[in-house]
This record gives sequence, C-alpha cells and structure tokens, in this order.
Amino acid sequence: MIELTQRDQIVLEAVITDYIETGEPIGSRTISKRSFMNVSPATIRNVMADLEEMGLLHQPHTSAGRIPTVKGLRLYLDSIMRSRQLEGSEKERIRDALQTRHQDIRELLHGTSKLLSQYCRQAGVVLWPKLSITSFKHIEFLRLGPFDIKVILISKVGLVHQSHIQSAEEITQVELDKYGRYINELLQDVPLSKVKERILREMESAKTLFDQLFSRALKMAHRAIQGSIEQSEVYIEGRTNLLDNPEFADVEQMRRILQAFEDKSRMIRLLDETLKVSTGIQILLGTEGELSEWQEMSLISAPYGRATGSLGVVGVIGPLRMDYSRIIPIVEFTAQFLTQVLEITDEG
Amino acid sequence: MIELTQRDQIVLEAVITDYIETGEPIGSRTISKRSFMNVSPATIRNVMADLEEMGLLHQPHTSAGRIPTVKGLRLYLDSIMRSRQLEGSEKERIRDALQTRHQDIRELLHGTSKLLSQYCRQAGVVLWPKLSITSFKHIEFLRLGPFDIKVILISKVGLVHQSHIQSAEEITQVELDKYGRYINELLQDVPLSKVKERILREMESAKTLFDQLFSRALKMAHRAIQGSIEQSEVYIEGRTNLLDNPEFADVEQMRRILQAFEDKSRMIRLLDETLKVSTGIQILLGTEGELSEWQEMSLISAPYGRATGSLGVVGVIGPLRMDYSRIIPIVEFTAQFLTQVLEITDEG
DNA sequence: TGGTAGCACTCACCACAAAAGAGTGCTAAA
DNA sequence: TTTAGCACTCTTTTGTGGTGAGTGCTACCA
Repeated sequence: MIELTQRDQIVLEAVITDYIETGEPIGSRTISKRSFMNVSPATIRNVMADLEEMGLLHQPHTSAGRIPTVKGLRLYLDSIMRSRQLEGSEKERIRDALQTRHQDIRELLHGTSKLLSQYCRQAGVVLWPKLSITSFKHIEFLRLGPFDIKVILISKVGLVHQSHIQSAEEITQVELDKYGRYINELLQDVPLSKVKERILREMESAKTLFDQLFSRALKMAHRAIQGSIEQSEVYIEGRTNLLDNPEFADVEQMRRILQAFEDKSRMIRLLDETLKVSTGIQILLGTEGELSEWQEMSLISAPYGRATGSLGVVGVIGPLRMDYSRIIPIVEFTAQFLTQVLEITDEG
Repeated sequence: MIELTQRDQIVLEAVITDYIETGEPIGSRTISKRSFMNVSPATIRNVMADLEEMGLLHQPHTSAGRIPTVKGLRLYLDSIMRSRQLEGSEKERIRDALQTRHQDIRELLHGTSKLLSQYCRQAGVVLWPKLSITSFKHIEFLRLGPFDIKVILISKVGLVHQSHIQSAEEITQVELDKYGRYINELLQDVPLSKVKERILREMESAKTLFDQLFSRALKMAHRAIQGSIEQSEVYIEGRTNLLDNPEFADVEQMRRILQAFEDKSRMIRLLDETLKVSTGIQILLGTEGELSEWQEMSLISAPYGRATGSLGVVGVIGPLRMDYSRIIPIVEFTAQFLTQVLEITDEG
C-alpha cells in the first residue's frame, strides 16, 4: 500500500476533482489557488512530482499539467473520496420515475436504464434478472409446426422467456397441453436453480411409474429450461450521451466505444462478472477490465434484487472522467429502490 | 417533369456514380475522360451548369466540382439507374445465412437485420411483423399479484407479445385459466385484425347467454389484444458501420444520426409509413422524409410478408451516397426470401 | 450554332514559421 | 522546508504564401 501524507492526499484530490470538472490537465498554479492550504505553486510542483513517481498522476507532455492515472483514480475512489448524500428531492425524482411504471417488469427495467442515462448524462445499463435466481411460475408448449415447438417460460417476477425446440416425432397440441399441465403442477414455485435436479429426480421415478408420455414431457421441459435459464438480456440506454464527453470527440475512439456496445453478449458477460464479485457498489476503471476497447471508460454498478440474492445489475457507463461523487449515490439508490419495488411485486 | 437530353442524362449518371464511388465532388475533366462520348471538359461544364440550374447538381464552393442534390439522386434512381442482378453466389449467401436460423422467428428477423448490415456495410433494419396481420394462436392469463395479470399472446407465426393489465377485482389463477380456455377456443385461427369485432360480437350474445365470467374474460382479452395489436418492434443492427462513411467523420453529424436511432418509436413510425405506401422496393432520401436529423441519410426498404399482405419491412439505412445499384437488389431479394421462409413456417 | 481552347480567377488545402501561452524543473535564497 | 525566479519545453494558435483543382467567360472554329 502506498503511503500518502495529508498534503499528498489533498493535492491528489484537488487534481482529480478539477480534472473531472474540466477534463484538462491541471497545473500547479491552479491547485495552489484553489486548495485551502496556502502553499506556492512550486511546493505543489514538488508534491506532484512525487505523486507522478508513485504512478498516481501522469503528464501528457513536459509543459502540460497533470491528469490522474487509473491507479490514482482508484486510490482516490477507495480511500479519499466521500460521495455526497442524495437529497430528498433527488430521491423523489428517482422514485417518481420508477414507481409509475412498476406494473410491468420489462417497463420497469427499461425505464430504469433510461432514467440512469438521463440523470447521469451517460449511458445507463440494466442487466435483466437471470432466470436461475427466481422461481418457476408457468410453462407453455405450443405447436408451431409438426416438429416445431415454442416453449414459453414465465418466472415468478413475471419475466417471459421463450425458446424454440424441435421434437423428434410429430406431436399434437393436445399432447403438448398434457405436458404443460403436468410440468406446471410438478414445478410450481420451485426455484429455477433447483428445477434441473427436480426434473432429473422425477425422471428417475417416472421411468417406472408413469408412461412414456411424461418422460417425454420431462425431457422437453428440461431442454427448454436448460436453454433459457442462463440467457441474459441487457438494456443499454443513452449511448449518445457519451458523445457529449469531449474526450470522445475523436471519431476513432468513438467508434471503438460504440462497437463495444454493439456486441451485447460481451456486455452481459462484463456485468455478470460484477454480479458475482460483490454485493455493494462497484467501480470498474478502464484498463482494469479485460475489455480492450474499454480503456477510457468506466463502469459504476450495483446489484439489485432481494435479500436472498441478486437478480441483476444496474449501472452507469461513462468516461473515466465522471462525476463519481454524484453518480455513485444515484446508482446506489436506484438499485436499492428497484430492489424494494421488486420485493413488493414478488409477494403476490 | 424535367426534360433531359441524352447527354444531360449521361453526365448526370457519370457524376452520380463517380460521387457514389469516391464521395468527393466531381470535376468536368474527370467526366470528360470517363464517359465515352468524346467531348471536352468545357462542354461538360456547360452541361453541368445547366444541370445545376435545374437543381440536380450542387457546387459546394466556386472552385469545386459538383455533387448530386437529393433531387438529382431521385431522378437518377427513378429513371436512369438500372440496378444490376444479384449473382447466384450472392443469393446463396443470403439463403445460407437465413436458412440456418429459421426455426425461431425472432432469430430469423434478428439475423436478417444483421445480415443486411454486414452485407451492405451499413445499418440493417427489420420491422417486426405487426400482430394485426397474422392470426390468433394462443392466449394465456397469468396472475402475478392480486390485481396484476400478465397476458401472453402468441400469433400464428410464433411471435410472442406480452402485456400487463390490472383487474378491478381480485382474481384467482383458476378463474384466469377458465378465461384462457374460453378465449382460446373462441378465437382459434381468427385473423387478429378481426379479433376485435369477433369479441364484440361475442359480447353481444354472451350478455344474454352466459354468465358474468365470460363477459369478464372477453373484456380482459379485448384490453390485452387492443394493447398489443399495434405494438411494433424493430431490430437495428450495425449502426457502427455508418461511422465508416467518410461523410460522417464530423462528430456533430454523427451524434445527430445516432440520436435519431436512439428513439425507436420514431424509427418504427418511419418504417410503418413505408409499409403503408407501397408493396415494392422503396427509397427514402434525406430531406424527403419528415425526420430532420435525417438530412444526409437514405433508407432503402422493402416489405416482406405473404401474398395476403405485408408483415413488416426490411431495409438498409446509410448515407445518401450509397451504392444503390448493389444494395437495392440485396434488399429486394432478402425480402423475397424472408417471405418465402415465413410462408413455410406459417403452414403448420 | 454547338463545341472547344485558353485564360484569369476563386477557393480549399497544405506546409511552414513565428508568436503566444501554459507549465515545468531546477537553483538559490528565506 | 518552502518559496521566488528564471530558463526551458512543448503545444496551440495565427499568419502567410504557394499549390492545385476546378470554374466561368470569352473568343475562336467547323
């Protein structure tokens, strides 16, 4: 761990907050004026030289001021910054925006990502609840063609997943309805993470007790659920907000970033990763992640869900130079509130 | 209608094809060399001056060559250009790409928009089939909370629409299941455009014949179908391809364009409009549409669907300067092929 | 009379130089 | 340990002149 004197910290903080505000390298003169300790620019220069040696600051060229490095930002976020509290009116705004849509969970999640993007003026992301974390509610088999079957799976929070399977033999809708009734009864309210073993268990016993029909139903259910249980979806809203950031004025860079968004599966993997790691707010800075296009980007995320386990993740994506002290509490509160809303929905 | 001499046409075509290729203003010298009629640059200049007067060409500044105006492009597309035929191998490529995914209609449509974007190196769009054009297949009412009901509606092509309604009185799943069975029987294979009147008719007779339960079921179905019948969805893929076009190198412009995409409902309205107008290929050039952000953009679209009516629209969005003669047949063939695939799917 | 050659003119673009400005590192003094 | 001063570096801006592409116009030719 790096040892920083009181003054080092103050200077680092000053550089970072100024940089976040202006986006430009900060010189010693500026800091000497702003920060309250009365020291001359020359002194600040010495401190800055030290900080640069430690890898916390960086100088784009000899005659420029300093900007924070990722390492510097990390240190700042972890041990210097205190994020300010959200005011009542701000909380109110979030509540209002989300409460009105809370009937339909898709609307709710979509609205959340829109809200985050508008409020933070960056891109807002919401990772859908994974099926595996909620309970089974209903399954429906529909015959589309002689061998084509559409399976619709509804989880307890009201999420609808669909998948498509093909059966080896021709099958009628009447049979499929029987399958449906059987499976629905069998799996009612079973947590989807346990569905697989439940089916397998049932298969064992069904082998002897029931006829072939049920065995086929089980197989079919198994395949369908298998297919959708790990499917994830993500809402990314407000991408164009990112273009307002002067650091992305360069076309080449902009392209790289937008391209990273285009591939949703990578986004999902990234968010999924954060879901596994921690239960609180999380910040992923540029090069720390494994995404190469991501160098100048930063992700602030927080899991939402219930006490029993996180359903998904909400977050904000922006440039490294984001107003963390403002956005962190917004993301945090949004996740909390979303959790609360879902708690209610989930009761019925 | 504007009268153009043979030579005017040749010059106009030469300017446009050259401009499409290079993206830069074309001078009289270039044309004099390329086009096969042996005339001097000076002559061409006179012709160009005429064309400019007619509003078909435009000169960015005094000492630059000419670029076509929207009006010029329109004239070219309507009466001069002959789009080339797709080669067998190209058709093959499209067939291959789509055939493999044709089990699930969502996959199919999503794949189509991806294919178009990759093949044309522009943005590919696919407007979902509107419910109103296919037939009813299945409905399912699910109780999420005491008053919250999720309604899932499946159309004959296999599209799943969900909506959320709230009931005035508490209701049990058992009741809802009854509703479902009743409605499913009632509406089996009814074209969704006729569902509304069918329900209304049934309501009339049910009022006297059946009990309150069925009346409630009908009301509920009516509300749910009402809500989803006009819902549309659109896939837009390959947005970042647009960034490769040199005319969008300017950041400000790029932002405008991406912003236009961000608002999907406007996209949908735009595509929906083209669906109403015509049954063949359609080209919407820049300022011709009512979208103001759209100035330098162009949309090539073709409806897909069945003989009985169009389901939706596929298209390509790119800069005004697109290789129309290449892209038009691609879009055309894709729409045709998609129609064919859906025809098969629809039989079962 | 339609086409062509010639020429002066316009304008964007490029390269280069000079000036301005911001900020540093170092040294010597308080 | 801090500060003042100063020379130095490097970017950014501004200006300038040259270059080249392309035009419009006029006079000339078949």
